[in-house]
Amino acid sequence: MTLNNHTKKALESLKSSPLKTTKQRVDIIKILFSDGNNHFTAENVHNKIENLGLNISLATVYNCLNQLTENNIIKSVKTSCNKIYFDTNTTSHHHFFCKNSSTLIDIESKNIKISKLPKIPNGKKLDSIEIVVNLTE
Amino acid sequence: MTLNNHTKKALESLKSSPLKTTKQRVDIIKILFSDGNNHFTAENVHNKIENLGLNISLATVYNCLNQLTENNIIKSVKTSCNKIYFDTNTTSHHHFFCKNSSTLIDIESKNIKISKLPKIPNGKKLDSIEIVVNLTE
DNA sequence: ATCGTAAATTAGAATTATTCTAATTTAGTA
DNA sequence: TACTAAATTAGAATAATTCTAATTTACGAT
Repeated sequence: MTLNNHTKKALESLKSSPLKTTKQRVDIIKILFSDGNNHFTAENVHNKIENLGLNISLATVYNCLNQLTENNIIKSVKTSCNKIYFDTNTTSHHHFFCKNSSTLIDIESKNIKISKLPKIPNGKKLDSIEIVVNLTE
Repeated sequence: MTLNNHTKKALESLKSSPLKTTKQRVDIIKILFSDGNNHFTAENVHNKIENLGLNISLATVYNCLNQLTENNIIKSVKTSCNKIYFDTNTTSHHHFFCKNSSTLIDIESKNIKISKLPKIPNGKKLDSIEIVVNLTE
């Protein structure tokens, strides 16, 4: 089983992060990054684990995904369907969200542009802009 | 207790909707529209009800808010804090979301502009665009 | 190599927001 | 005023996620 570049990079990021390199984290990273798809819920990941005959508890899946997120190895996306999706694309980007199929599709930053932004309220500062383009079928 | 225009309009909308004009719905509309604030969770509304000495069950608050939303008397907004906020502003608009205080602030449509949008994936159609400008303090 | 310790994993309980259920009450029409 | 579909209610159920506390593991120091 040769690892693709995304997986290798993510495993290196894990190694250089403060997180310990546990079997579970390595397995989860392999699952996340070896797939063509970028977007996973914790349950998606847990299902893949079970299908592969691996044994990682759902709590660990959640812990792991949250810590990978905190360490910028993956990103999380909150959608209007009230589930957290984890995204292997850590670059700044936006999303299509198809309401019928509950699927996310990346929109690269260069393909969407905001030309006017309101004044930021006093005492606050800009953190990030999230654009979700909702689709129907 | 004289009602402001927003409240009067919302009560008229209720009357002309298919929904029955119940005491609970009228009370909830009064609470939503008489306040300067536009954004409420179901719990916010339920707390106000209790503080006013009224007695409306949380289930009714949820039912009512959902039905007012379905009938375009209010709108609902999903935020990254995993709670549904109900918004008395039914015009097309966007939001600031302050992560520290979990507060929403309206951004009027005219104050934000998208000048470039990616091609909509085949077989799907555009439903809506949601822009959230996340703030920190 | 082994030890010690902080970190990670685990199963299952807890939590949070919301929806559902089924019995009772009510609005508004006939 | 009675009838009936709709609304309300308390409390149970659900779904996604987090917490708890006991056990196990990674990995730097010995």
